[in-house]
Amino acid sequence: MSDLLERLRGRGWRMTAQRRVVAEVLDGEHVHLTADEVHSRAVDRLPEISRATVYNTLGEMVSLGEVVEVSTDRRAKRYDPNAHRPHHHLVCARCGAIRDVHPSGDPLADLPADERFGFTVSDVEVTYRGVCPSCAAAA
Amino acid sequence: MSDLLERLRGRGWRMTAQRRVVAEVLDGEHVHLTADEVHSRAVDRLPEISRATVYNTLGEMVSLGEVVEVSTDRRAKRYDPNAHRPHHHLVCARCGAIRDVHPSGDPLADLPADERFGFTVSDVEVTYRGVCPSCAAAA
DNA sequence: TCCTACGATGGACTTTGTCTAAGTCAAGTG
DNA sequence: CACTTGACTTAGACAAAGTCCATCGTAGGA
Ligand SMILES: [Mn+2]
Ligand SMILES: [Mn+2]
Ligand SMILES: [Zn+2]
Ligand SMILES: [Zn+2]
Repeated sequence: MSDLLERLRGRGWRMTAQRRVVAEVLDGEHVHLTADEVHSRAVDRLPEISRATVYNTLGEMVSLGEVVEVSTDRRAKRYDPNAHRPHHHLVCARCGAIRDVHPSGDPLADLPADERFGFTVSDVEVTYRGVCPSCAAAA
Repeated sequence: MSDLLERLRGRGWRMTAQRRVVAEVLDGEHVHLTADEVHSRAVDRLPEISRATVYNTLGEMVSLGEVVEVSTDRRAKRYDPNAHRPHHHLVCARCGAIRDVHPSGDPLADLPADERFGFTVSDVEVTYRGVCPSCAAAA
């Protein structure tokens, strides 16, 4: 069953075949798919679904707070259904594998007042980079 | 005098008018220009310089370790001549202003072993977001 | 001064994403 | 159920950022 789909029900969200398929292919743990990856998986279930609809639907899920956008590289944005547990990301520099991580401590607290330049700082995004076990083994 | 240009001399770097102009317009403190911004400033001094050359030159400066790429949003990459002092970035969510910041503590140490999934973690990138003083005043 | 390998150029091409006009349909009403 | 309507979907044009390539030009050494 799609947990993401369940969360999207009962929010006045008009249900369509396209939206259901997008929610289903995006569901899971450590899932960080690009819009194109979502589209190609959606096409397997609903061949006529368009790219524009995938973009629109992902954008709405983000607006609803049920999906978060992740930008770990300079390529395509990735979409993450794990929206209710704040977390950061650990990325393999070789193969691009992405894991959700929960650092101890609050990175916001590590930014001293005299390094804030008068800004009201509200958010911080952390990306760890390294080499995953299988890439290390393959070296 | 261009500090960046000085650093680039004596590295076997073939000097051309184009490379000199790119190094000069990119020099300074808290400088985070896009390739297009570098190009349009370079054109003021050397009208026939091409986009491809600006991209090539910036890419080489990055390879030499004298410039770092910064990706604070999903728009264009930004180029930062402050390559010798490791730092992170504080970005205004309204106007895009970027400041170099130096958090206390090591964010790498905040990632427990049981959150590393067997990765060899070598690097971390932190982006703080907030509202700058002049945007707050304008609100 | 001459050579030549390296750098510069413009344009085609790719990737990622946005926008629009026109067609389709989910769901509330009676 | 049929009707209605505004929200949703679609294909394709368009745009921004960046890469690639064939060709031309030149920095700097012989
Ligand atoms: Mn995630
Ligand atoms: Mn910087
Ligand atoms: Zn890997
Ligand atoms: Zn601002």
